Parts: sequence; C-alpha cells; structure tokens
Amino acid sequence: MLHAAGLFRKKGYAATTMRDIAREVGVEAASLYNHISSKQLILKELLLEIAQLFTEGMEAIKAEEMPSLKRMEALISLHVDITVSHTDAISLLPNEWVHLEEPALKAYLKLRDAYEKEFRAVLDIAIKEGQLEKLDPDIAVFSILSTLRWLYSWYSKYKDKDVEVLKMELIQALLYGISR
Amino acid sequence: MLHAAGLFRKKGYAATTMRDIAREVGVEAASLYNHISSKQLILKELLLEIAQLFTEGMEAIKAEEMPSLKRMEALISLHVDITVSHTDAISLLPNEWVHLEEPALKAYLKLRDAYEKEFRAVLDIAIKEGQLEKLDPDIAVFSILSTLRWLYSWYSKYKDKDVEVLKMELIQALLYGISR
DNA sequence: GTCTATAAGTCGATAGAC
DNA sequence: GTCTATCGACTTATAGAC
Repeated sequence: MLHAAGLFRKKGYAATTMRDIAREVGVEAASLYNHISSKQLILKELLLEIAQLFTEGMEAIKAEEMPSLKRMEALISLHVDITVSHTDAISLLPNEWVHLEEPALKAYLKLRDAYEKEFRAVLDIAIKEGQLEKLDPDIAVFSILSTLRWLYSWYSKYKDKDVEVLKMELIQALLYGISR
Repeated sequence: MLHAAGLFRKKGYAATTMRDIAREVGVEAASLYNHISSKQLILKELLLEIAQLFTEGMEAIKAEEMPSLKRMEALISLHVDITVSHTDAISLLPNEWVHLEEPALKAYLKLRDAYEKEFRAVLDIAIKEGQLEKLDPDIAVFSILSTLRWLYSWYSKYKDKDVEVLKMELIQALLYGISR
C-alpha cells in the first residue's frame, strides 16, 4: 500500500503497473492479488483514507469552541499534520482522483466538496468578523488551499524542518500576512 | 494539439489514448500519424511551448529597468497571461512532465529550474530591499508559486472574470497582502 | 502464502488500399 | 490526406501447481 502510494506519486496511477508495485515489494505481480483484489482498490483506499482524515479533522475543529481565526489556524495545522504523516498519499489528491471509478468517485467527491465548503465557511466568518483583510473570499480561499495542496511537494525537500515551526510560518504567511 | 491538451488535462497523458484524441478530432487513430509522429511528441511540444513562454517572459521582465517589487508584479501578470491564453496546456506543468522521455525531459527541467531560480532571485531582492515582510523566502516563493500554478484550475471556473482585475487581485493577495 | 503460465483485452504505431 | 486491418508489446487479472 505504501509502496503503491510512492509509485502513484512518482509516475501517476495510470502509468504504474502491478508489476512495478510487485518489484517494489519484492514479489511477482500475481502474488499481489493475495493481498489486494485490484489496482483500482489500492487507489480507492489511499484516496478515501486521506479524505476521511480531512473530514474527521474538520469535524473535530468545528466541534471545539474558538474564534474563527483560531479555527483557520487549526485547519492549517490539520493540513500540515496530514501532509507530514501521509506525504505520498496526499500527493494523489490534486490529480489522481480522476482515475477513481464509480461508486468510489462519487464518494470521494462528496467528501472533498463538503470539506471545501466548510473550509470556505470558516474563512467567510473570519472575514465577516473583520479579522481578515477585506479581499475577495474566492481569491483568498483559492490562494490558501493552493499553498496547502502543494505543501507535500515542498515538505519533501525540507523533511528535517520542525513541524511546529512549519505550522507557525504557514499560519503567518497565509493568515497574518493578510490580516490587518 | 489543442484537443490533446484538453484530454491530457482531463485524464492525464498515460490514460489518454491515441484513439481518444482521434475521436475528439473526428478521425480514426491511424489518421493522426499523418499530422504528428507520436503521442510522446505531442506532450513534448505542449510542455516545451509553455516552458518557452515563461522563459521568454522572464527575459523580457529582466531586461526592463524597474523596482524589484514591480518586477514581482510583472511576473504575476505573466503567469496570469499564459494561464488565460493556454489554460489546458499549462495544467500539464505540475504533473505530466514526468512522462517526458529523454532528451526532452532534461530540456524541460533545465528551463523549469532556471525559471524558478530567477523567480526566487527577484523575490530575494525585494525582501532584501525591505519591500516585503521579512518572512522565510523559501515559504514565500513556495506559497506564491503554488497559487500561480493552481490558477488554471481556479480560472476555469471564473472564465468571465476580467483578466486585468484578476491580475490586480492576485498581486494584492500575494504581494501587498504580505507587504509591510 | 508463493510461483509460472496464460487468458483476454488494450496500447502505440505501421502497412497498404483508396 | 483518409481509411481498414493488423502487428507486437504490454496490461490486469486468473488458473492451477507447489
């Protein structure tokens, strides 16, 4: 599973063969089918696990009482935590979900869209409360999510960076950089 | 070529077949080979054309005399212009370049790395001149480039947005949002 | 659990008629 | 230029021996 995530990241799902994965694991391709029933199922489990982590993280943050700006901080921390603990798998989110087949595709998109909607809601409240500069919320949410989505790529180059320092710097750059 | 770019964007290079492209164009797969010698060549031409546009844009901006902060603005405008005029092709830059074969791969990476280095140099000067908040330049360049890289995805949803307004908003969010 | 062998299908690309 | 037909390689996945 972890071997597959690394290969999917490097070459993409479509260009990664079961033989590639088998070579990485150190067995023949046929042997993989004793552990996983199909290549498609590997992709589904990787993507839905990450989507679940984000969904659960969002729910925990919503459940706790705190100012909306602190909530934004917690969301950034959530992205950093998942990126650090699941670097290869999270790299699949921006593009490889297109290779999901139904019904997994619908399930994934439902989780993703719900998450983005709730992320956007938190940001909207922070702007409305006057805690963030009055810039176009579309641009703000797009800019913040873009950076968080590409974090895995950046993190891979600076693996020795302290995670808590990274969180602080991102919070600074993405939030207080644009706070009044 | 434009048909191929759209399909590569939607399904990725590896999962797009010559038969897919032919269907889009309205001919049989074999007929494509009268116009292009291989699928790989389509990818190479799409990616290297975009890389060339960035390289030429950077050179034009470097040639002109202006403050480093104005230079950063010009770079953001360059990304917006190329994104608007080549939306499908630019979507291939973040991931699909991995499917380039040598020697095109080396040529592409050379252009990409040189561009990023020069982008970083402009930002470093702006920070050194005290025109930008003293945040980690690694984080700053990563955050700005992440947003600009994902612009194509965002732009596809807001195609009616005025390009000059979009440039202004991005400059505000990415630069003056973090200026002192 | 592992393996070899192979089925059944798809791929990029070519041959050759028109 | 277009097409039909097809080659040879490669794909996911299975059958069946150990």
